[in-house]
Amino acid sequence: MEFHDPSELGELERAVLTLVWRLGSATAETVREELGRPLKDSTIRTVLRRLEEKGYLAHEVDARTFVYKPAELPGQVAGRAVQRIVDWFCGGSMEALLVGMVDSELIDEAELKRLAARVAAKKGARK
Amino acid sequence: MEFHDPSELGELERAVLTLVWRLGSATAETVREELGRPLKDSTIRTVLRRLEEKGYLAHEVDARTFVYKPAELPGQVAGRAVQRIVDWFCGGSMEALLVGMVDSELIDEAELKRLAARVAAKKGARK
DNA sequence: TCCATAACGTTACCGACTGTAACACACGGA
DNA sequence: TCCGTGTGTTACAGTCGGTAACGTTATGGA
Repeated sequence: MEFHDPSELGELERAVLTLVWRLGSATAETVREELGRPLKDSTIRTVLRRLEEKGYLAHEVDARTFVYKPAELPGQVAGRAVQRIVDWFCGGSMEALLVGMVDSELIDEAELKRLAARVAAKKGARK
Repeated sequence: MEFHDPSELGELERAVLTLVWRLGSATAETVREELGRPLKDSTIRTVLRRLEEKGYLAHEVDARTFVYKPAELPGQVAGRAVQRIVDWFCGGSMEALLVGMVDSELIDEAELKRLAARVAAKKGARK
């Protein structure tokens, strides 16, 4: 199974995907209402279908109506996106990435350490 | 100063940018040779110019020849890209990202903890 | 039974961006 | 002065996202 590159999503596609993630599941109509943009039904449906083709969403049919649900969790999609960035821009070195982020003051080193500890604790406990 | 979105770089642009990062600095000719693809000079120069327009490279003139150099460090570019991903797909929560990466087995939680410690040590010492 | 309506898919168009390159222009040395 | 070397300009085709009109199908009510 090959994955689609999430950085190639357009602005509207991202908005819709994020919305479905937030709602848990949604129909085209729900998406249109929640989105709060003056878009036609067919626009929304096209976007939903493209997101499904790209592997981000799946749908079930409920009495003739498509109910879309996430096919992947946000964290997983984000994780893959980050992996790609590391491969492209950091020679595959996650450490280089973390260093770069601290350098750019996108994250504090103490904060990073704390997060890592929390994640490790959470994961360790869950297994 | 506003930044360009590095995930919007094309495949060739990424290859050239990565190459310039690796070489430290390069002329169009150098890039063409090192790239090892059957591309014309003008193609390379167009790509270099676009990368400069987008803010990834800068150039100096050395006896009529453009010498391109990185305008930003790879880690910084990568860091921004990751920040964007966190904002888009993790609601701004870096922790959610890290959890997602561990979930997707893109990184091991123990490894993450070790890296965080190393980065913190490095940064702490440097200041 | 038959149609209106609701939902869906198909097709399309425009603009933006990338890959790729031909061509024109400038300048310094032989 | 003329050529080579290096640069900028312009262009064109392909792909993708935003947007949507229009055609199709099925279901429930008159």
